[in-house]
Amino acid sequence: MPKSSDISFFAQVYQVTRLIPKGRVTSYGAIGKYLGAAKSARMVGWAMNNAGSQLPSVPAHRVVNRLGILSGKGAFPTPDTMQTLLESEGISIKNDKIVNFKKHFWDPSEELTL
DNA sequence: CGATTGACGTACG
DNA sequence: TCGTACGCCAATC
Repeated sequence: MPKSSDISFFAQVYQVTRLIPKGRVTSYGAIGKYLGAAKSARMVGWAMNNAGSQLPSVPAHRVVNRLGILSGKGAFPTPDTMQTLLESEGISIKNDKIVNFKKHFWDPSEELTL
């Protein structure tokens, strides 16, 4: 892979997040791992926190934790926004948790085929 | 300017 | 197999 040092780690997270297909979801670890920072999952979360300040808007609602739980729902205008958006894309949510998460899971390293 | 927290995940006991 | 500890980097207090 080319040198990704051209852009900040945050920007990489934003770009990958924007590449998430509709009706698909991914985890912080998957993104961090794809960027070569599997242990920096926390940073990915911070990036998502700033995602609301990024343009164009980043589909942060498609990013959940390893368990498929809507951990960042609190960062949205309303805690229901994240779930509503995911349901709008055809993803079922139960108790703030994605149903068939594995089925909707989107791995950048798999789909982007590096 | 220093310490703590934070949308997580992996390692170790 | 389950529980606890650590790492990561930046922002906030």
